[in-house]
Amino acid sequence: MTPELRHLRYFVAVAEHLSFTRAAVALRVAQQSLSQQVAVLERSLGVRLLDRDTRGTRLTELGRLFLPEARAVLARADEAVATVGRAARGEIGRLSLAFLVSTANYMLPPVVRAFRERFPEVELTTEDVTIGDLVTGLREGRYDAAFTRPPLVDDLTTRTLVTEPVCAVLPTGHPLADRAELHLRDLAAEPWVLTSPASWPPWHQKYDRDFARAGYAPDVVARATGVPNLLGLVAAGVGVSRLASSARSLRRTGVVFVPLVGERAETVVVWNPSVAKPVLRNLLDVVTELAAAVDLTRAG
Amino acid sequence: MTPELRHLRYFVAVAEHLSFTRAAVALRVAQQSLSQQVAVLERSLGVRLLDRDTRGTRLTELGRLFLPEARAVLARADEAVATVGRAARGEIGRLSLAFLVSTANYMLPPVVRAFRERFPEVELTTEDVTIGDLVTGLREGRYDAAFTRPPLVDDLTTRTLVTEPVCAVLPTGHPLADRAELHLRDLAAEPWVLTSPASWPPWHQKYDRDFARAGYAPDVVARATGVPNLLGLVAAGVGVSRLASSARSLRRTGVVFVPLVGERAETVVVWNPSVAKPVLRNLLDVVTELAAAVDLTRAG
DNA sequence: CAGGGGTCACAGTCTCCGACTGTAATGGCC
DNA sequence: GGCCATTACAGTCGGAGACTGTGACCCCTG
Repeated sequence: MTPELRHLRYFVAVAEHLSFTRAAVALRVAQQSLSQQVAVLERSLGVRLLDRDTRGTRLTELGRLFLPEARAVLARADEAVATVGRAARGEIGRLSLAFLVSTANYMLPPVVRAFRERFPEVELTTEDVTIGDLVTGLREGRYDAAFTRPPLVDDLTTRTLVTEPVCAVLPTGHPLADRAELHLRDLAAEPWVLTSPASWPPWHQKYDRDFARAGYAPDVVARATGVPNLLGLVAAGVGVSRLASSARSLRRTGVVFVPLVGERAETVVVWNPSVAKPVLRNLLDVVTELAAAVDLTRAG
Repeated sequence: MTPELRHLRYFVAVAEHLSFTRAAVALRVAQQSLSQQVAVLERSLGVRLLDRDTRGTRLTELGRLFLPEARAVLARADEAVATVGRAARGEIGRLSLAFLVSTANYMLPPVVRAFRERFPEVELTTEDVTIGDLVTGLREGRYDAAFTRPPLVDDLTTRTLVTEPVCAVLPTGHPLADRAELHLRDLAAEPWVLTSPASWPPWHQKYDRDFARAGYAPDVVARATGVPNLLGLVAAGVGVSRLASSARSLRRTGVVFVPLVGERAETVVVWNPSVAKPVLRNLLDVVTELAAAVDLTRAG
């Protein structure tokens, strides 16, 4: 029979008190039970650990050697329990985050900074991804959470972190460029530059609805992949576009951002609700707090 | 309640087989008992380690993290048991040896070499001591064993390792120096150089008996402390002496060693019989073997 | 020197934990 | 639908580990 942790605890207690009687009191068991269990330990090791007689108890040579061993085993066991406890509270572990390329610019730094400050021992990995990779990555468990723009899909849960104005994006010198604000219908006659609808149909269905509500279908003269490219095309005077105002930080020259009345863009954190990971809960807490405390669209 | 090693063993088995049923077979317990004990472990940790349903068992995120922890605890426990086992077999531990200064010269190197070869992990300390320190050191447990010359005392156990001739020690050019052998009575008229009787009475009582048997009391003209000094006095022509032949190695010039017929000197290993230390048994085995195999008086 | 307080060990009893058996619920596959 | 997996639930049993009571022994003290 191989010893159990109880036997080691008992032995350590006796070794520390150098008395079965006092150790038994400390362990809240009867002295006789303690004697018995230590004897079991000694028999299972095939070794005498304690010299006991009527005037007390002393460690044998082997007992002196085994004491630190027993302590080490107990300490390792405590550590294992503590580790799993901390993991259960989400204080350690791995967290994989995905950022939509167009939100990474302003979301990643504050999010990562805030989370690492609160949970420095969580191994954090981040990736900039396209919307397609983001959704499949969340579904397949490759990412624990992601930051992106709605609308998304029903099987993933989202929480809105930021809402910001949507702006018309015009080339510098455009006739409407000095307006304080615009309506979407003001741009009915303009040539448009938009992203490719293949990237994420739900977005483009929303755009289509917006344009339909404004009473026209835009004359799309160019398609860009990625916001920087799109801004480049606008700066080149190819056409106008519409973007969340936080995109302003991606290009400072050649384009003008004019708020579109009544249009808002959201940035959300999204996760797979079937994954119940403690670290994830902590991330959600941190980013929710963070979004309430600071204006993330300006934090990049 | 804090987990026992059994719980960890059970969990590791299930995690390795990814099946309660198969793990139960391997552990030679019923599946139901195994399920119950793993559930106890999970409850005591406050954490779900395994996802189980009708089509099998998989580790949870936390289970995956706890598995190496559990393995580490079990490994540490095994190591502790193995360590005390090796200590019980005398393969590890500490061994403190004392050598009488006059025997250290030829005994220490072969003894230490042989022992370290057989038991390289025993921490060996050696000390050259006078006979008085040697005896009290053994009695007080400061040394585990010592190498010296008899006679000693009843409360210490001795085992003879080497017997060798006793020689008359004469200055070079002494009239008797070219004899092949001598009897003690041949030296009745000589001036004698001996060690101080205060060093260890039992020795000098034996000397006195030897001289009495030879029919005279020696004319002691000088007392030396330590064999090298004694040899120096003989070389200086102060007188003659008698020493074990192994003392030859301490001085090569100015003295001549002539065997004394019928006189033998012993070198013994001595230990405290009330100390039952596994390393000590191994030492005794090694030196007994060693003494049987080689002539230790020439090994220095 | 006797008595009290301390040590640990032995013997007997009891309780509860961890094992067992038997059964149920469920899912995948032919 | 029946068969073969899986794990879970319920009830029973045996033994390990707890307890109490007692004894032997040592040391100190009055």
